[in-house]
Amino acid sequence: MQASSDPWESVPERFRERGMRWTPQRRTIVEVLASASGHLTGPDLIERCRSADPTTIPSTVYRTLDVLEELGLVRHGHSEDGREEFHVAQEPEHGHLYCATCGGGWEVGSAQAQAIMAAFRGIDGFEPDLSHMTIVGRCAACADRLRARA
Amino acid sequence: MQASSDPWESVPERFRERGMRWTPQRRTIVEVLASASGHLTGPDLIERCRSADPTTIPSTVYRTLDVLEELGLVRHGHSEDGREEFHVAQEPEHGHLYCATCGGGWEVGSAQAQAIMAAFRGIDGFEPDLSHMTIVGRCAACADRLRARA
DNA sequence: GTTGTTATTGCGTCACGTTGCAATAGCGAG
DNA sequence: CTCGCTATTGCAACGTGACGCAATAACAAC
Repeated sequence: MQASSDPWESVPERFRERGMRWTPQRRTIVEVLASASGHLTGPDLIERCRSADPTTIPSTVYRTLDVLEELGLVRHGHSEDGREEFHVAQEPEHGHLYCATCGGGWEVGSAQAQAIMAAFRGIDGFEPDLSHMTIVGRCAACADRLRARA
Repeated sequence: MQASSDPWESVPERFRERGMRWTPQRRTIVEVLASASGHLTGPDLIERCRSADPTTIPSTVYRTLDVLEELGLVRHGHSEDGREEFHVAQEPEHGHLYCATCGGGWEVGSAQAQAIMAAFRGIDGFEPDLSHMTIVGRCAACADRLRARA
């Protein structure tokens, strides 16, 4: 609702500036994304688009996501099983953790993400994109339980 | 060739101890794995099995990999695009990095992996399995180039 | 060596994404 | 408003994996 700071505001112009076309299909997808929060999987997004426009075609959705990613409006990552998930790029940098033992998943906030990125930079100056991949491992509770058994 | 330390040595017995069966198909797959090094993708493995036994069926390979993982003989991870890759579990703990800008990929050794794991433990005591996921980001050279342009 | 139990196999089918290609339809020019 | 160029779409086919199920074949017991 805040006109000037809405990142979706001038999307049609952003497309046309780059010689790309603004189509009804893209409008549907962008509207769905603008009203979504958190993470969306491909099938999630397709289903939501289909309820807005039943003629939605999956490959069009995936191709549109690619161009939205080029424009910096969404980012994709991979969940613990390798499947894709998308989030709007305006969310602050954060990471995704998944416990392989209890199946729980959660996010690490921006401050903690900075600490982890600093550790990576220590090796060869690598700058990780923590939002791209879900890190699999064990949460503290499950790790403790495993140690207690041993 | 060193009889006592070859982890593949007593695989048939390990299967039977758990009420599982030792089949020709599994033998083929285990032989291929025993002679492989580094990472294998599913299709890689299937192709190698097929050259040993042309009747190899993909679903049998994937199911066998699942049970070998349960037995702790292989581990699977996901490459930067989410596809699976397998490696023999005896390799030391290591991580996989991928530069989204130049497309390069490489591994981080055990010592560096320890440092990164320590950073993760700092948040909620999480213990990451670095070998499970390829970390995507930018290598030092590409990060520098990007900073120079800006 | 036979037999019975049941773990595995082979195969068909489905889900998630990607890609090639001909037909469609934005959009800038006149 | 019409035309033409070409970015996009819709569709079909493909690749990687997962899954259900009936038929097969390990393996233990006799």
